[in-house]
Amino acid sequence: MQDVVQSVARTLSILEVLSDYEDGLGLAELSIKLDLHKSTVHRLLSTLIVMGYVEQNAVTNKYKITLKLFELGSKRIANMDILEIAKPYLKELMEKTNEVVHLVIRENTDIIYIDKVESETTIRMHSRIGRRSPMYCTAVGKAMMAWLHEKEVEDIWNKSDIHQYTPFTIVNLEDMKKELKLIKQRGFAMDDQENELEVRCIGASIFDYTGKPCAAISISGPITRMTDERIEQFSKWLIHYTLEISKELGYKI
Amino acid sequence: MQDVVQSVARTLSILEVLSDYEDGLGLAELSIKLDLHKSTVHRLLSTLIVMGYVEQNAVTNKYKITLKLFELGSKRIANMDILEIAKPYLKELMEKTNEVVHLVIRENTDIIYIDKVESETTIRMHSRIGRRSPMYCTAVGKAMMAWLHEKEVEDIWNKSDIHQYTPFTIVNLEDMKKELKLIKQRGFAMDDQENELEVRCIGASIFDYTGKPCAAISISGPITRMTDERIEQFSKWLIHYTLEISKELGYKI
DNA sequence: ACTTTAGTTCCATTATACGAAATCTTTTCG
DNA sequence: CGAAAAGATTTCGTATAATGGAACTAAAGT
Repeated sequence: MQDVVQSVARTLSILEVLSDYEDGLGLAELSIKLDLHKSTVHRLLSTLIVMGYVEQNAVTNKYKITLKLFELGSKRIANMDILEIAKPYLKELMEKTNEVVHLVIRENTDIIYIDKVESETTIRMHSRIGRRSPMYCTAVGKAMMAWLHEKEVEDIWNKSDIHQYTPFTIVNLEDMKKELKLIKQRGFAMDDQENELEVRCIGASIFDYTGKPCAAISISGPITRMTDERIEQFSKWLIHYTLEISKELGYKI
Repeated sequence: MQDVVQSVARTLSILEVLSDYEDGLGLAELSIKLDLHKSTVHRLLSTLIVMGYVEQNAVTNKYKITLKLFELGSKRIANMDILEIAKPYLKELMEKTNEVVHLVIRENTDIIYIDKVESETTIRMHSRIGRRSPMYCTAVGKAMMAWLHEKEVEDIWNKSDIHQYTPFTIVNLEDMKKELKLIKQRGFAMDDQENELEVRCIGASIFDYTGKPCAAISISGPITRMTDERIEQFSKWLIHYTLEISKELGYKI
């Protein structure tokens, strides 16, 4: 363990930094950001170019990542049954609610958005396929946590970087445990401005054939539209659809 | 140039191999496939694990890639206006035709599928978001090539690995030039089983504000459904919608 | 119980990655 | 316009850091 190859770690950092810059970065900028010598960065970039992960703009000299990362990354989720199975349900949910509907899967302490359906009329939400968020402050994350053993919940909590995103974020483990009990009881989770002000989401978990929560769906909207009455109605649909998807994945009862 | 850091190149190869195996690979398998010593592969994998790109299954010991690659890769296309702009048009095209509609962008000699809309009734196509294909044997690729200068077409051709996928694949540059002339004239391209037997696609290019072809849309279906009469109708819609999208991107006339 | 196969750790060796400096290129601005 | 600055690239001597053989451990197969 703890056996890290320097050049590789540095290269991955380069990719991570570059992925944030749509128009790419120059060599000098990059080496400052990473606190590495120019020649080192240059050499690593050359390698990335040869391997097809980065390209250099012939006129500005800026380096930016190619679509190869996207290509590789997509493979990982492409052969997930859940994507295909959930699609029609996501659409229906969106049509019924006229709000943004997300599909996420879990990876350790985080959730990753892997699909999204929004109506033309919807206000553009601050979400993105591929985005990673912590479980503890999202409706989908909490919805999945509610069905895990207490031990595992504590584990997630401890490994998470708990951050008070808004005044409503739950930052206390005991409060979270109470919240999870409530979620399990009523069948869905609510994120009431815990992640982002003015935004309310409800989420419910999807279960695989072993009964483990493996994904989740959420309905999100501005607090002005996500009223208690509408949530009352939405949650019923949400629970119904997530159960349907779980069944298609082989979940029994 | 030609300055490649060995360990980095090897690591990227590991990622590429791993991305093909949904359930991961064992250390031994990997080292055989890559023709590298076990300890070397192990060290590089440790680095990938520390950096969050790979995880090891605690029970099977198999290594597989995490969603981090997907996360990074998605960033690259997330802030492309084209995705948001094209979405409603893709939907409408699908609804009108009841066939699969794809959105692709170009990267050098290839096209990458970045969005896809299919109806519930559609036969599952052999396509995938994130997939890379050569330009010369796809409707979308040819549709974009038709608007490039001859010089650039030749360049793409020379850099491409021309392969006769089916008896209908165009493998001769002169034939391709004739084909491109025809495409430019009628405004859309057709892939008549050139990429995959039994499949017919039509594609048309989208242009950015500089007038360069920057993306393309295709309608694909089995040859039995993609009759000449339907293609006649589809192509009109396709040309109309791609022009609309181009306009939204700032394309004049 | 013995053999085989796979994964992990150790360590001596030197190939390999490093970074200082020099060079080349482009941009800035006095 | 020309000098200077900023940025990118290349070179090269040096030492570090990556390598791979070997030993060790664990599990699976016979």
